Amino acid sequence: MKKRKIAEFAKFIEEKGLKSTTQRDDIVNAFFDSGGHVSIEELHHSVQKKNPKIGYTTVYRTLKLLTESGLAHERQFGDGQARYEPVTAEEHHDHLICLKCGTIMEFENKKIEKLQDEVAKQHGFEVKNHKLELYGYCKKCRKP
Amino acid sequence: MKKRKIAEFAKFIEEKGLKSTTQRDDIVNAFFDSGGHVSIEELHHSVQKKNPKIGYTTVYRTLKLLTESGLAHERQFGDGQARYEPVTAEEHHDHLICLKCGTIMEFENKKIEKLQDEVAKQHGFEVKNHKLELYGYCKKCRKP
DNA sequence: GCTATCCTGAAAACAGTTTTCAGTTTCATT
DNA sequence: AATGAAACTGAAAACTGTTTTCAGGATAGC
Repeated sequence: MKKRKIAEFAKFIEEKGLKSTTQRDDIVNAFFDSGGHVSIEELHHSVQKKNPKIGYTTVYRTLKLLTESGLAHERQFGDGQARYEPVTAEEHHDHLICLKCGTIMEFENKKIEKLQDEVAKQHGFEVKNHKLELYGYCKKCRKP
Repeated sequence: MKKRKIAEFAKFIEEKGLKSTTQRDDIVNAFFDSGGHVSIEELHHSVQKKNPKIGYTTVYRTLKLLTESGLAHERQFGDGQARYEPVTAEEHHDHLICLKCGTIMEFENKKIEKLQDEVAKQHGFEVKNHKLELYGYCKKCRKP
């Protein structure tokens, strides 16, 4: 899985006439090892364990490349910083976000997607993508 | 409609022991005259027609008060700045956002809401609020 | 009218992100 | 291997949207 992703990124870099560097490799590795929904700050922190010299700037730049390459998706949840998740070949998914512990869970619901398309149709709208986020309290954080 | 809202805001200000000022009045007026989904920048611009001395700071502060009072709702669409809409007594609504012309339309769909609740239930999640946005091209902007 | 309290606008501070710049690394070509 | 053009890196500066600070100004209860 991860190996294939990394190979895909290498291909993207090559086709764009860019260069392969250890910094990028380290960052991309850390990204695919992360659980998803990481912020730049978190990623920078975890990649520094491997290579303490890597700066924020390079993390930003590499995540931008990952996004361009289609291997990562940038998301804005309510907390004011961008978070990135690996793009899978699977279905589109949406998110449940815990207001207390910050956990982000994913879900997928075909019926909702279908209803969205209907709504769009009613408004003469052509949907390119969508965002559905449910904010609240997760199993662990809700009142007993 | 608007008159009642403005009276409600006056009441909120009074109950909080705050003071009534012409700047606040002008901003609140401009806000309720706007079509909704205004950014601070847009609001500042339109309120300046009435009172050119009003600064950004005061617009920010007044919108924060409007939000606290429950008369306005702050929203984050993808464009990096907060947008505000008047809160109506009506149902919760979601948004269709045109990627080309920036138009924001509202819609409401009970079935989707119900399905969301089901999804949450399945994950042991207690939903406090949600956000559903469909991005794409509106009737005017889509290819013919 | 006095006065405590709140308000205002400009400027400074802030957070997340992007750009700039000087020095370093990569890699196709010798 | 050595070269050199092009890309890359990290630190610092710049930028954007927003918040805080501060000194002077307005408000409202007495």
